[in-house]
Amino acid sequence: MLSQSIEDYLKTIYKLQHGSDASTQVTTSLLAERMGVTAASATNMIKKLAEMNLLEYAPYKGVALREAGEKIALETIRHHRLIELYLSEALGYSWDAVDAEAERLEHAISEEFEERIDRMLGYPTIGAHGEPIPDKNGQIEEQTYARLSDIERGQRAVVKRVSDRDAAMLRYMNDMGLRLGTVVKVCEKAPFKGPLTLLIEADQPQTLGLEVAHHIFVDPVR
Amino acid sequence: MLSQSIEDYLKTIYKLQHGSDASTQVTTSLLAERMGVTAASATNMIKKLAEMNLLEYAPYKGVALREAGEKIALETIRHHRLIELYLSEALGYSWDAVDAEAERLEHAISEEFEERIDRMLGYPTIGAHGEPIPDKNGQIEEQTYARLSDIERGQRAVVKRVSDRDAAMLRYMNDMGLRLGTVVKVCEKAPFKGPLTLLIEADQPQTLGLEVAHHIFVDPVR
DNA sequence: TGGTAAATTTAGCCTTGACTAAAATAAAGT
DNA sequence: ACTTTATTTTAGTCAAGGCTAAATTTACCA
Repeated sequence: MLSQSIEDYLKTIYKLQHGSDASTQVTTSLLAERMGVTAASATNMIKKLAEMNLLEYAPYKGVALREAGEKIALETIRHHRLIELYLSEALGYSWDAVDAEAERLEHAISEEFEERIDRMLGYPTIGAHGEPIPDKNGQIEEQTYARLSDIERGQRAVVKRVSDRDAAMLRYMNDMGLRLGTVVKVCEKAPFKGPLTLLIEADQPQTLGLEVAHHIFVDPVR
Repeated sequence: MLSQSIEDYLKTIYKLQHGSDASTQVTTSLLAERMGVTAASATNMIKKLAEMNLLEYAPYKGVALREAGEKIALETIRHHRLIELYLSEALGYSWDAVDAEAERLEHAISEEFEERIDRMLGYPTIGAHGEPIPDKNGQIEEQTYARLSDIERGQRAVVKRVSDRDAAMLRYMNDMGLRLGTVVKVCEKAPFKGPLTLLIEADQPQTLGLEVAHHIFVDPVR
């Protein structure tokens, strides 16, 4: 059994390599920042993971997962996303509360638990925030969506995924009426990186800052 | 937040003080044996817990929980038993599988999780193996039942609680048809601490070793 | 191209919670 | 009461995974 810490590092590296904000090089400082540790601590762990053949390490350059490391990362991510969906569907958790809870539970559940909630949820492929859920074999279908902030004026789009990095932001989006599958229309886009005016379903138009719009992923309609 | 280890020690001490096999003195070696660590390790932790005012420590004599320590123990036990019941009721876990899973989950769940499963289960007071579940304030109603091994020949009794210490034993009891609430009748008791012959519900008579019968707690009928 | 700033690594330390081996204490029998 | 034995504690290690401070490497800019 691998430590919670190792699972977290591998998961974070995977997300940095493949996430919407994917970077060419996963650097020590980037990883450290995401993990909430100092760069020195990250270097230590990186060396350990390289030693275990879980990743490729080029000192001063960055890291990349090797196959074994990616496998573990995907298992961890699968746990996380299944748990999030379960909390949301079966226990009535709100959008913004599932991540923190899943963060701790993902390291504590057994394969049996994973299988039971997977079956109970009907073998889902999309998580609570629209993320793809890796299957039991570590297969994952990374999708690429447009950011709401990049949608043209007058265009309509379906909300497909939201970033789960900031609980307060999720709460804000939820309060605005945004859900997965919600259809939005961009009415206005203020110049100089200003806010956009949004029509959510048949509601009143609302303004939304670009920062938030940047974290909402959509599929343009027609 | 207290460490997982501390919660486990306190829980184990509580159970040694109040369990069916309650001992006057909770000694270092007894605690060490139950925790699966060496006596030296137990001494270390005991000193630390005494330092934190979570227990009373008389060197070479033993330990007893102080109020703050008991509170934490009961919270941990509450988590454990609620999770066990939830796994059993909501996820279809078998009698013998819930303990191991709960052992890890009990340290990972939030208050919100606790409350949600508590509500979902209808605020239960009896756990999956018949144990009392402490309430949110740490109130617990310890019951005292007879052991099946002490029941007289010809007497009938209702299974009220089983020991959850040994998963294999639980599986065995389950396979025999024993459940909480099952009515059994002691048909025979072989002499010299021999096995007893049992009639479970309206089934065929079966023999049961005293060791197992010792871990089944019952309420005699009439 | 050299010099400085930023990023990264190294070195050394800390805490937690285990361990073994040795020392100290308590208990029990003659 | 003294000795033997069992239990408990002390002393010293170890591995994980953090940290700070110092040294090193890389990168960029004049």
